[in-house]
Amino acid sequence: MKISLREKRRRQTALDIQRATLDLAREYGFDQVTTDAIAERAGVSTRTFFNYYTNKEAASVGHPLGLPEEAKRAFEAGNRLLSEDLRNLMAAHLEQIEDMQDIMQDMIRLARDHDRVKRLLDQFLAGLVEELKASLALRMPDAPDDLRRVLADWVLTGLGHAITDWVGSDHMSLQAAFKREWEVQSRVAEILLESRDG
Amino acid sequence: MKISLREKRRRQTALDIQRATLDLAREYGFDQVTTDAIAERAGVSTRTFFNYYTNKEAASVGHPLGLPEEAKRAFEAGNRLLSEDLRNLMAAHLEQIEDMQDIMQDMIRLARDHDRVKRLLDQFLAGLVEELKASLALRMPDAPDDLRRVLADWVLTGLGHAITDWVGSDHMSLQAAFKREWEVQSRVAEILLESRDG
DNA sequence: GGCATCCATTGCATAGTCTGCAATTATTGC
DNA sequence: GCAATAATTGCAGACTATGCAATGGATGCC
Repeated sequence: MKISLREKRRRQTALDIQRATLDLAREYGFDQVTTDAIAERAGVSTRTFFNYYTNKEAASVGHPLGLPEEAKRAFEAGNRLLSEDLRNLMAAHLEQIEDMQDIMQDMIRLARDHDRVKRLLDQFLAGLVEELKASLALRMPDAPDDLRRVLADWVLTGLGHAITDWVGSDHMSLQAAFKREWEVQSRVAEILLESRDG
Repeated sequence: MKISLREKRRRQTALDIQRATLDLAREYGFDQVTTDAIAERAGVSTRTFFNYYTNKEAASVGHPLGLPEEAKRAFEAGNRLLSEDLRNLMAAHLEQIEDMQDIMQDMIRLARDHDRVKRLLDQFLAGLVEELKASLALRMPDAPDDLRRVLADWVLTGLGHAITDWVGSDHMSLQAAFKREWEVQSRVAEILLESRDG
């Protein structure tokens, strides 16, 4: 309940602007789109556009969702198998994303052609890694730093692949894509273990 | 261009509230719906609800569109056959309404069961009649008052029927419904003339 | 090079909107 | 007639959006 009505409206406007940006970029090409045009399409003044985003690139990426707080806390306090709790945490995160396939699609497509957009996305992903590392630090305080780092990396790389698969095909749910990715990674893990054992 | 960004947003909010009202009424029945619930569904505070509408009934009817100013002026200055110019004026008005079939549907259904809503709708229709009378007064200043009154009545009764037909069946366009109604009325007019002649 | 133009970006003052709260007034079921 | 619930309204303050004007960068043309 911490999202006030104002915050809610704020998010909506931010989304409207992002949507406008992506739509115009798709229609005319990112470089042809002016901030004025975006503002107009979104139904706000140019000034307001800049109240929300520092530039077109930022607008096209929007304000991506972090890990859901609630699930994060559950994870940090969790006591089941680590991999299981991790899967739950990620599932909660995926759920948030699930109904933005169209936006994701445009965003990723855009990132392919525009480094500055791609960089923003990468930065955001890096932020998620940090977030997960922080949670892992609480969940397994005694584990060495680099283990947590690799683990967080591992999971979020999976997320990235899953999202890419998902936006590429409309018959697969994000959850399914992630599950598949997770399985692939698990198999890799097994192989690594075999070689260690052998 | 007279609609500022603020005015635009205002209209959107007014629409959101109306939509919320109609949706909730459909889901739970008009009488079970509280203003609080409407405000929450619409994403505004209760106070804001009352900034837009004086009560539930008003919210469910919204701020219906009057005759489009531009077309009205064209009509007033028109010099073709009166019936022709009238049809054009109405066509312009219908065009405005065309893409609100869902709202209309809920509104009319609601009006069937709720006198206070029905009264508002009737009042609104009466307002349209006045508007048209005023335009007719400019278009044909020399015609007697009661002739203009009957004419305006005649046209807007037709509009009412057309809208009812339209919301009742989704395969017919509003324009088509009005055309059909217009033809029926024309036939009636012919019959009246015949009897006069005979 | 230098100028004109278009667009991005920012600061600032102001107008306008939304909200929380509390008080007042119906309405309704019992 | 009395609670309880819902509808309304006033008000002051918090917050947001906007217009405008200024600055700076980039581009393209003479």
